[in-house]
Formats: sequence, structure tokens, C-alpha cells
Amino acid sequence: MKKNAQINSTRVCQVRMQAISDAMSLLSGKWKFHILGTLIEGNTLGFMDLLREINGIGTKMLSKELQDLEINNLISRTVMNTKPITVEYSITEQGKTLLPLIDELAKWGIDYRKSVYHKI
Amino acid sequence: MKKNAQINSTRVCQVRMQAISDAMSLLSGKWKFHILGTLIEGNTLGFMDLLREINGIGTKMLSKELQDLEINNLISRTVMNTKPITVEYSITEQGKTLLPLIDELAKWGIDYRKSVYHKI
DNA sequence: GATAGTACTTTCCTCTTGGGAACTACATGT
DNA sequence: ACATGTAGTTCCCAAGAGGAAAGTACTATC
Repeated sequence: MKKNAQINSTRVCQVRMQAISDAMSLLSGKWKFHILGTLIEGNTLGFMDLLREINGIGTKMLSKELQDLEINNLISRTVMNTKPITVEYSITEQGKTLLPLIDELAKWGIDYRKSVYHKI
Repeated sequence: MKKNAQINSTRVCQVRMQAISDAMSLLSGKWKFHILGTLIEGNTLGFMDLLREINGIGTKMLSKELQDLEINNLISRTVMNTKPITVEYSITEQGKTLLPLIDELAKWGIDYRKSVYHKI
């Protein structure tokens, strides 16, 4: 007799699994949380500001990740009428809903590091 | 005059950024949250149980991800003295601390999907 | 005219991730 | 002997992630 899935076959688990896949596909990659976190802190920042704030990121990755985040309505991009041209990036209301998740992630990371440190 | 980073140069932001990088490096990939979530639900499961529960995963990925999670002390692996040999995977105390994060991720994914759905 | 600053995009490259399929190895049931 | 079940590993391949460097375009300043 062949066994079937029991736990994740429930409706509620299917929805949760789908939700986790959704969230991961929007937030995957090395830089998205850093960009979002920085924009939540800083409110409104230019491209060069972000390049300076986020240690290690290059122009290509920043540009690409900003596009991804804008497409998914997590940040907004506004071209300002200045000379030379400047662009302002800020977090959207949708993006702000990520704050509890980012806090939870940071909190877990800090606690995990502590627990590893105390074992050595 | 060259501008410097201002927001993320504070000590508390540096620690948060590091913590997020730590957490992401342990939890990145397509399957880790699914495996952890299933083990939290199911308590103790064999390799084949997980293969059945987690829709779409193959033996190679499951094997590799389980090793990663075991190395980081998020799950435990116990070879049972049965014939044929069976292996039991279960969540560790360390792994259980991820529950709030997984809940927050699932919650955000569900809300995000709702907000997109209502706009169409 | 040259340099520097803003905001990117494009090209080229490597490394990693993820998946399918086949294979190992052992034991039990028919 | 042969199929079935458990628990993987190994090989091969495709696609994507990530990064360095150069190029584009426009403006302002020295």
C-alpha cells in the first residue's frame, strides 16, 4: 500500500506553502532585504545614496533589484526635475508591510549568531 | 565633497544587516522553508515521508537541503535500527525558533496575494 | 575643453542553483 | 529470482545569480 502525503495535503498547508513560495520569489536574492530595509530607515533616497549605504553592492545589481522591487510595487521610483537629473526611491505602503518580516528576520539572525557564539 | 553612508553606518544597522545576511545564507533556496515548515507540523518524518509531503522536490535536492539544515543545527537526523534501515528527521529546538519567522513569511505572502488579487 | 557627478545599461564572465535520470546498497516479501 | 521499499549518491545539463568594467547621456563646474 502506497502512502500519500498527509500533513501538507490539508488546504491550510497548501495555502501556506504557496504563500511562502510567492514571498520567496519576490524577496529572493542577496540584496532585496538590504535595499528595502535601507529605504524603510531612510524614507527617500537617490540611486547614489543607496549605492553608498549598501555596502558591497554594484551599480548593475542595484539597478536590477530596484527594477524588480518597483515592478512588484514594493518601492516607488520618481524622476525629479533637477539638473543634473536625480531619481528618488522610496518605500511604498505595500513595501512597508514588510517591516515585521524584516524585523523578525533580523531578530532571528541576531539570536542565531548569539547561540552559535555561546557554544564555541 | 564626497558624501558618505549615513543610515547604515550606525552600529545598530550594521548588526541588523549582518544578521539578515546570516539568516539568508542559512535559509536561502527553494525548499528550506518548506522542509522546516513540514517538520514543525509533522514533528518526526522519514526521508520518503518528506519526499511525499513536499510537492515537487526530488531526492537530490531533499538530500542536499537536509544536510545543510542538519549542519546548521536546525534539524536532527537519526538513523534507526530497523530493517530496512530508516532515518528520522525532526526539528531541533534551534529550528523551532524559526516558527515566528515562517508564520510571518506565510502571513505576508497571503496578504500580498490578496492585495494583488483585489487590484485586478 | 576637461573633469566630475548623476543614473543608468550593456557586455562579458564565472559560480551557484536546481532538476532529471540513472545508479548503489541493503532487506523484505512472493 | 524478482519486484518493492528505504535512503540516498553521482552524472550531466540548463538557467539564473552575481560581479567587474566599460559605455551612454546629459549637465555643471573649473
